Amino acid sequence: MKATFGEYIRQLRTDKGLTLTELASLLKLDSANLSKIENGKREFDEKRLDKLANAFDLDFEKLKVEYFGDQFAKKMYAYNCSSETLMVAEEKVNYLKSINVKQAEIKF
Amino acid sequence: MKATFGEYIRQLRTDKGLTLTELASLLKLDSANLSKIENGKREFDEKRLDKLANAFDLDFEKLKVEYFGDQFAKKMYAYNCSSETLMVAEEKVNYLKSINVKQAEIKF
DNA sequence: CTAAATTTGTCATTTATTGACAAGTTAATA
DNA sequence: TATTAACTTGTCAATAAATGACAAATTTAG
Repeated sequence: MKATFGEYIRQLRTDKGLTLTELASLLKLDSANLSKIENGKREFDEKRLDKLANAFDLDFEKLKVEYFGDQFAKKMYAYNCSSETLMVAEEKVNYLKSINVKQAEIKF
Repeated sequence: MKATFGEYIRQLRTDKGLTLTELASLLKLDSANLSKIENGKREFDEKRLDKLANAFDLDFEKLKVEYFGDQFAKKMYAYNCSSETLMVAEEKVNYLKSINVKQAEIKF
């Protein structure tokens, strides 16, 4: 899966023969805004990931990989970050786990 | 370098024998807020990365690696993302490069 | 004890994100 | 080509998040 998250949603939606309006309704969002999301002109809101998973019966862990992978990629692309950034990120995740940082409330 | 970005700044600052007030002044920010940043209670603002690089004569590319690596790690930790997220991110960066997506204005 | 350094709490302001809707374009088809 | 559903784009008020600022602790070093 190399597509952006917007392209990914569009693929899921059209594969299932849904219109923007239909999917937007499932996601509790305006069809015009869903269009922007699919076209990369708005971000998909974290808090709707669960609805998206339900709509297409997706594995939630895999969906998170797509979603956050997309976010990271956009940042890196926008700021021209070397791919070393990702290795450092991995180290730092392990570091955070090792010190068991108190963290913001998990949203899902 | 495994520390959080806040710890990293504190290390740089104390190594150079600067007080919070002194560094805060260089970064054009309140010392109380810098304290919070070092202690992971606030985010360091992207727009001050250049000032930080200047203050400590750091390589800007490496600083970005630290900064964004830290951001990604925090997200992954907070949302319990599998490390596959990072591989997907890499694929997606390459995808974005390949399609030469029009992007938000680069801030530095 | 004192003074400097640091931390914590709060809050108004600023900035960014979102929801909503109107108006426009495109695509399919009768 | 007229009609209609689907989609896109633009705008803006409302909401939410980030930031700056400052006062009031607390900690640290001498």
